Amino acid sequence: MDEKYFPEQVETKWQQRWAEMKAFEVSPDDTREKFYCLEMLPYPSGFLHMGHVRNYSIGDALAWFKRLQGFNVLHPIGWDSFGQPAEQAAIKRGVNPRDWTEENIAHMRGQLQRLGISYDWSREIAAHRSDYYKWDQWFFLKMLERSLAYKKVSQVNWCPKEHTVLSNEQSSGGICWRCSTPVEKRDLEQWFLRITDYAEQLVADIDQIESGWPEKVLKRQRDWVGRSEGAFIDFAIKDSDNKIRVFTTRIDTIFGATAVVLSAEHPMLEDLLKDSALKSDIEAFAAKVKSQRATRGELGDEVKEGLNTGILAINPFSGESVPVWVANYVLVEYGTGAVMSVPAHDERDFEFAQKYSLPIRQVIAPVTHAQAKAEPTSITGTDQSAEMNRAFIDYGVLINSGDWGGKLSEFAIPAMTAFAEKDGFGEGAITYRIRDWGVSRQRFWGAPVPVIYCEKCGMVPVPYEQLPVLLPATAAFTGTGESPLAGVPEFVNTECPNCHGAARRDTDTMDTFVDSSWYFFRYCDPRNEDSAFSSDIVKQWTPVHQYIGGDSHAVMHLIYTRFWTKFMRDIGLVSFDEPVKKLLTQGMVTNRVEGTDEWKAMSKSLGNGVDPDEMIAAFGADATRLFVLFAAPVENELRWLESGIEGAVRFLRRVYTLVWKWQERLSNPEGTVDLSGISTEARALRRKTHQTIAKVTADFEQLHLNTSIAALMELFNQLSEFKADPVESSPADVAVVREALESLVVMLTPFAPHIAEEIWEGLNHSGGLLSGSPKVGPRWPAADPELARSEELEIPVQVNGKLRSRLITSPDVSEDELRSAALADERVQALVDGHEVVKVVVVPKRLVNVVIR
RNA sequence: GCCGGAGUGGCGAAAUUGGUAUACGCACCAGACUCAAAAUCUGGCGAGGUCACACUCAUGUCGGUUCGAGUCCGACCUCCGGCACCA
Repeated sequence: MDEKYFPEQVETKWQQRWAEMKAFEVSPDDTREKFYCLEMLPYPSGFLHMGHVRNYSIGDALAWFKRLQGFNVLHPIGWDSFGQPAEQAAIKRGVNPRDWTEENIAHMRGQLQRLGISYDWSREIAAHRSDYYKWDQWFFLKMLERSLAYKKVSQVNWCPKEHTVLSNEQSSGGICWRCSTPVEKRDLEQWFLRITDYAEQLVADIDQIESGWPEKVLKRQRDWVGRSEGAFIDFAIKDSDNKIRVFTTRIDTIFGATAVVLSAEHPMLEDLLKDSALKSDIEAFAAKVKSQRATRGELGDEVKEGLNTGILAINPFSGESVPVWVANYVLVEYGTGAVMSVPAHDERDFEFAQKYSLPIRQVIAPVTHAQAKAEPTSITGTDQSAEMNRAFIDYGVLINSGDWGGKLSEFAIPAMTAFAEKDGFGEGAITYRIRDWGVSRQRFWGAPVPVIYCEKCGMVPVPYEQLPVLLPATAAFTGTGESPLAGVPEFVNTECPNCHGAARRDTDTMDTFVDSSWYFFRYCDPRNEDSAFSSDIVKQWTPVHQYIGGDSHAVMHLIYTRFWTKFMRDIGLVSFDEPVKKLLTQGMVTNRVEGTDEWKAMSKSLGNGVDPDEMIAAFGADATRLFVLFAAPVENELRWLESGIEGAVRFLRRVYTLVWKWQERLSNPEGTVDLSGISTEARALRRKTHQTIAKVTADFEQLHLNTSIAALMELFNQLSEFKADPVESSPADVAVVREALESLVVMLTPFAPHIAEEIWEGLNHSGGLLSGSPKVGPRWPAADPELARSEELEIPVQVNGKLRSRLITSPDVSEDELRSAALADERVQALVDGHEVVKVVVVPKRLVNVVIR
């Protein structure tokens, strides 16, 4: 330890030492309780940004905390290294995607090491290496075996700017998730993964993670799966054997159905219209709707349009004939692609009915809570159809509904569904918004789909023993949207595994979200050559105890990885339903956009980025990390302020200087010291020490890192005010200082590990480095509640709820004593004088409130 | 439009089950050291009021419950985020 604190020196020294001693490498054979601390793996864009720094600083703090508590902590990192930017660089600048990626990884690995994040580097993985993507292909084949992977011609979301297919998740809102270009629809033959088979579980199993995941993430997941309970109802076509099936969640409104509306792309349309005079008109309309859908940007701002087909359908409940319409507002891909139109009780149907003068018939009347309670089975409502100027969409009581009139919606829905089932014209049904996951990409830089096409044998999966299907070294990057692999004959042309005749490989690659769906299982057993991982090893660390990342992955990655885990469970690889017990979504790091008052996420295009390397050079990794964690609660937005980071350096320097002052005196242990007779001040410092240990330990469990750091600062402030001289002090005072200082240093380690190690060593702990603590046992201090207990309490005294005085009392003062002490108080007496004391509220150990009149 | 979340000093923020509002830090002000500055150290710092106390007012607004409300309830305002024809 030098006299002055030079962050760069200290940090370089410890980073080297950690690397030499492989300080953070762990083994599954170490039988201490295991803890899996995981941060979302980065895309190797080339440069770490402040969002990464925040993400990894949070994770590292937790990893250190658990490590110091004696856990066997798995804390790995890797690279989500397949994907578009590498290929864009190839197209634009002619570089090889693999070289580009490897260079970026090398640079970013250096940055992470300069930040001093305590990763087990022996477990580093990268998605673009064949020892990894081999297992992507293996999983794909397993899904294929179980018909969970399948191929179909489909209208896909196509980004015209990036020339690629996007999944539903990636084209949410009709725009490309990466470049915000409006997506188009194209017909292509694509591979899909049957995530819809797991839709129910993806909703139901939320129960298992509810307590550990942020509510907003769960909500988005529920919305994404979009589970909806209702019924299918068949409307028979008049003078025909055909029937149209609709889906509704409001069977109770069926007597108000004044039309049946089909999507313009409904598959039955052609058959229904074959004898119709309107056939060509309707086909023209359907074509128009289709092209509208193909080019639309924003959904929802489209005007509703429709056409009456002239066909009549029969309402199975009322027997009434209603017209069949075709319209642009009915989605073909949801439910049955057809709806019953109930203008009085659905906003969209109302708008449509108004435009085309369809009848609006009220069949649900509002009820008051009191009415509903008093006679839940027969209530009379009033028909106000004529006056309706908007749809009434709430539950209520049925009117104009034949025998069902007088029933409340909540009772009518199950009863009417049962009736439909009994009479064979319908059934209860659950629909989901989630669609199967399209994984084909017409891209080079991804894992090749392990499938071969043979003229004789058709589609043949690549045999497991032939994996991996290696990505060729390079290809022609045209950027046209054709699969680049199709232009590599030595890749495409192959032999049929079945008949050994000439055959061709699938030239698409997989969505990179496949790579990230299971990567954290691979960390447990990263060099396994015979399987994706050993289940025995994986079960020792998983499910992940704490996952940390941005909430931009609230639906895509986190839905896919939950799906993948359930699949792995079904093929016997893991034995649980959910991969992640606790999830933390950290807030964004923002900076002022120059010349404005706006705070926005740091980005190159806005020019408001801050380079982590510059911060490390100027202030040190410890101060940078400390500031990032101190400045705001982890889930809040973090506004970057350079003056704040200077405050962090100041704090670290003060701690360092104080230790330097005491170093010599503390370097020799004072042996057993009798602490019974120590000064009031020394007792207060001990108390603060133990209160701080309790506070920081509890805060860590909630990841309230900002308040932990504040508590450490408070302890430091009290420690530096402690009037004891390093040379003259009694052994007892020295022992108290030692306890405070050593606790402080250990608890500082998760936030500023380099300086903590340096100080720890300076305190003559050469034999027990903090980073070596897994080998020497837990180091985290334990709070003694007896020592943390206050010796005296300051009790506020209120008169009529307003603070008027304070009493200093012993902690075990009785209620009666408190009451009389409060009433005897000079200032209280002055206020009470001339008034009647109505009552005295005494909250033991907290306060007294004297109520006067 | 619908669904969430949040409004506390100049700023980032604290505040067990309702119980001393503003911890900790930043910025700012004053002082010490210095020829001077930086750094460092000491003190101050919600608003009004006072020589100083006292006192009054303050957690988006208005109302309610309570001995007591940042915290609970009702209505409203503002900001942020998500979804957006899902029947």
